[in-house]
Amino acid sequence: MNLPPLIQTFVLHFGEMGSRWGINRTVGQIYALLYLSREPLNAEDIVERLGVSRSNVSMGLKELQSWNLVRLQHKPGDRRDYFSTPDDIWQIVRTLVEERKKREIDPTLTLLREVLMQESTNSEERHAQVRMREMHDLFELLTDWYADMQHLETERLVQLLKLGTKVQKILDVKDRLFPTSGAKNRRSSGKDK
Amino acid sequence: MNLPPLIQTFVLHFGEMGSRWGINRTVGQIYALLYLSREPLNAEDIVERLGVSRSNVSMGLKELQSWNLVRLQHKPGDRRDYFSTPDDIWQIVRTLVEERKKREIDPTLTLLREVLMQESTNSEERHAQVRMREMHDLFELLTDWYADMQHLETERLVQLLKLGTKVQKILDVKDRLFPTSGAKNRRSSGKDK
DNA sequence: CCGATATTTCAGAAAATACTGAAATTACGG
DNA sequence: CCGTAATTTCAGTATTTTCTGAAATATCGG
Repeated sequence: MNLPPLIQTFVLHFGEMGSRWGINRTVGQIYALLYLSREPLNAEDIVERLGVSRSNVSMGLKELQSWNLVRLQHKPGDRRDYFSTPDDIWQIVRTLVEERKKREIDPTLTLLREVLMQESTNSEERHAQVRMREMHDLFELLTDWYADMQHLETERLVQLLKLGTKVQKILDVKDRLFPTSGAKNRRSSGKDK
Repeated sequence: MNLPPLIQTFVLHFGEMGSRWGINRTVGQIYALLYLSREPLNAEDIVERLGVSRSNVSMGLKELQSWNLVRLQHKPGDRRDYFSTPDDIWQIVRTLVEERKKREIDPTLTLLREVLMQESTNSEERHAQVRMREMHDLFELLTDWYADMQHLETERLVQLLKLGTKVQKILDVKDRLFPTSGAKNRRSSGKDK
């Protein structure tokens, strides 16, 4: 591995971290390298810097492309493929969340819906269905919220995050001033279990 | 594997899903089984239902305990260990987020802080540090927001989630009514890059 | 303390995953 | 088209992870 120490530290960390996600070490390292790099890199650059085989890099890049985490581009008069990550880190977050949702939440929601359609035949299954219903409703709440947030422009999203739970206080005030408005969502939850 | 079909479907799905997280198939299956089960199960119960070895279950349970995802309890006059998941699914979410933060975000934040302390020796490293700074600030924003949310009681948390971006609209109104209040957080971001 | 039961540890087997080098395919300039 | 450069595929190997059975350890009632 042929990298300035500061960059190497980060790349190695991301490689290890990769295992805790579903991605392998090399993919994590390639991503870290691209994330830190000022200009786009081609496969051969990556081979040199990480010291892994050309084919491994090829597979890693394919994986990252399937996650939409890297952008492919070309330089004039050079027919090699160059890769980079978005400059805007919030774009990266959005992609990451979107892809994980697609791979982990959506299939599970589908399965839950299917299983919840079935007729249970005994009380054990009936209880299981209750639990699955709870999970289903949770996932649905979270994905609805996410869909909402997804539409927000970054500036506003950051505002909201910085506000944190102060929002809550503002809503309390609002509720006291206009007790009826918004009640459909904010007060009907007494029996939400 | 010896389970009612409806439960088996869910357990198998969770087993596969486990791989996309950092946990292995058996751990995923054990967790799914406990989650659906009406009453706590002991290790032998799990062995019978999943058809895996006793030692595998032992390791799986240890793993789940290290994640704080299962609770160990005892029945009077029975010295076997019984395991269950919390009844409250929101408690499960909180634990999950907390543990993942502990394992993934916190170590990365630590590393980023360390690397950001170092003096960079050339422009490549300098650019890398800018990128790491962006990631650091992002993680910090998210963990601060999370710390805030963590304190909220579930009822209120759900209210906020259901509200989604409608919050935004309320804030707009508030801003128009009291243009100065809260401006520190909500208006200073023009140069946030 | 003893014996019975429960749990954990651990070395090795089995399975899954990652990685490589070589060959095949693709893409492009001339 | 042809030749060259770039990329992908893939079969085999290496590595890592998971899983098992057996042995070791712990726990408890008597």
